Amino acid sequence: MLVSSRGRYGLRSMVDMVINAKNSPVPLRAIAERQGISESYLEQVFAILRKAGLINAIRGSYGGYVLAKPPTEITVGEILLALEGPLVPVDCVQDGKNVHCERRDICLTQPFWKELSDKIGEVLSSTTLQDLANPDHKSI
Amino acid sequence: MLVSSRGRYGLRSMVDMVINAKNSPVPLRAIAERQGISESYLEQVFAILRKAGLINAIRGSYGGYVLAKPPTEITVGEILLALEGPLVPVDCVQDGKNVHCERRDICLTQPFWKELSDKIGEVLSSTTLQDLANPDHKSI
DNA sequence: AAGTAATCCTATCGCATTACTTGGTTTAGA
DNA sequence: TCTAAACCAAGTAATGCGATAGGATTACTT
Repeated sequence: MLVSSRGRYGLRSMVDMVINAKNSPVPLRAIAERQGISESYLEQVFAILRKAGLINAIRGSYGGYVLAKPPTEITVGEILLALEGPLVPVDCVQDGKNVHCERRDICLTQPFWKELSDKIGEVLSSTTLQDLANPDHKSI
Repeated sequence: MLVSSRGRYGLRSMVDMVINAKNSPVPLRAIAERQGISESYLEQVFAILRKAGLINAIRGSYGGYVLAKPPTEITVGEILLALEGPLVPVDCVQDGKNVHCERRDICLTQPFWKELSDKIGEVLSSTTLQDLANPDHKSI
């Protein structure tokens, strides 16, 4: 039930970007150093975030990364979904995807997993990057 | 973020025991067949549950497993804790264990993980085996 | 034009875990 | 004594994780 380093690194790095972006792209090396994360591993994490449309890259000297949207419009759920996959405890409670469990009708544990999944989803979708970067202004 | 088969099998099997125990021990083979789970794998799952004190074994012919406590007093959290380890999204929000993260003081994501962890803990500790076995009588 | 600082890409690697299988030993009721 | 059950130990294929390595490409600055 643990979130992997990929998800934790990614979330911390995006908060770092909110705090350290001063109208200019933030280079990966600076993030890695501040956060104490292997730069080359973080590279792969950022590739995922970029392909998910959460950040944009600016190549070349004086380049770096910028958020693709304002931090008030990026939820923790979006970030973890990209890095960790669906945020549910078990496959069978994903809606949309036709995850077929032939026992769904008779499974007594499914409603429990659904309830847990919903509670997790609430927290993840109601917390934005802005909330994490400015804890005092948390809206909740 | 997914719960493994070990945890899902264990939870389903314990609910199965609540439903199918008629004042006599429930043999593993019967559970495995009803639930469609490999019997020899389930054996290992039950060894963990037994060592955790959640079930008792009765050896020999006409033996099987029984719950160690009434189903109203066994929470889903206890079962998953035994099978999956601590039920938190990241190590640093476990209380009790001195999980040392040298960044705890400056980590902006830690309060978020704590909030998520608390929400998960609420669901897990407030749902009992009885709730799952008799959905109509759910207390919540 | 050259230098440089950055992103980008692909491959590899050790390690741990998961979900299982195999092949037994021991226990206790009929 | 037969038998049905729990118990135990070892092995195994597949997967993913966290990280490393080595380069290719881009674009700004001098």
